[in-house]
Amino acid sequence: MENSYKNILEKFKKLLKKNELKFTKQREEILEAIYNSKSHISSEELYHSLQNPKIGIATVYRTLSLLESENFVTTFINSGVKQYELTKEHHDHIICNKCGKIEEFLNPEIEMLQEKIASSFGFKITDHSLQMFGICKECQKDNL
Amino acid sequence: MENSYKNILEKFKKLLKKNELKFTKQREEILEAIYNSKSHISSEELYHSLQNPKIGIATVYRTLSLLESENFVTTFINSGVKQYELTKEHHDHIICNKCGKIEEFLNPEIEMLQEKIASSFGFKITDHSLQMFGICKECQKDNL
DNA sequence: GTTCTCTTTGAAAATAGATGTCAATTTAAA
DNA sequence: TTTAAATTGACATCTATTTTCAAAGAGAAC
Ligand SMILES: [Mn+2]
Ligand SMILES: [Mn+2]
Ligand SMILES: [Zn+2]
Ligand SMILES: [Zn+2]
Repeated sequence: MENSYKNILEKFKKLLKKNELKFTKQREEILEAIYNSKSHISSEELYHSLQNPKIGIATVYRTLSLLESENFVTTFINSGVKQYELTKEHHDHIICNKCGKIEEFLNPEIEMLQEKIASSFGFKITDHSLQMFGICKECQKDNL
Repeated sequence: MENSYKNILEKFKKLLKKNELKFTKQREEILEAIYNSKSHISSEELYHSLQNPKIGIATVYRTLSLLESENFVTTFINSGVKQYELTKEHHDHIICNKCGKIEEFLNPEIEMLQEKIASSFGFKITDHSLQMFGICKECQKDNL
């Protein structure tokens, strides 16, 4: 199943049907906006990127919450602001404190070590959140 | 240097001197409250734990910010709420979604892998944040 | 296509956590 | 003690998000 917008839209419609929710132009446009962002986007940014300026911020939050609860989008928090992206394979983030650039990575060793640690405490892990903060290559040059 | 309150208080007084700040009963009481909490505490919880009810929430925030900027306390964010603790060796947290219990751990392998990942991206890491979420041993029993 | 009911929406108010403002109070150096 | 500068508490403000509710819209049943 490729990730064309058409496929995403179909999945979204199925999700709505499953939850006995209605397909509205607002919901579609919000989905489209998150698809088009092609990266990490906050609710506020998403709101401002909408073509139809009549769509309310509350509808944006409502739709994003729905998508998140259905695991259609995945989030993480950067300086107190939730960042959304279409759900794909699990990964973590490394963030530049200067320019805001975000790189993604997945390290199976870290993932395994986490499981090991959790079970050593008797915890059943449902989730984790790992972010690294620093200065990216470009911003290191810029500095002096 | 042991971690008795007396020692903590002396360190705090030195910190104030160094920054040309004044020693006030409010600042002392907030320090005492965080010391007494003996674990992770939010600003709101700390505020309500104060003996002197006249101390304002703004003073709590101001004092905590000062302590944090001086690396006297360390924080992490749990469900959007900053948690404070007296600074000790670096560690990460594993949090129970049911009862809120927080366990601490330090895994040198994970720490090293993070450095490795960062440098593979050309990043200079200043900080990281790792939390695992799940259900603790006790809460697993409680469930059925 | 029309009807009709239930859902969804946008605007505005409310909330939570945190920060800014400022006149009154307090600290501590002189 | 005097005094200038720092600190405080009350309150306003801010940001991100959620709630409220009357009006508009979706879509199943006709
Ligand atoms: Mn990502
Ligand atoms: Mn801790
Ligand atoms: Zn950068
Ligand atoms: Zn628990």
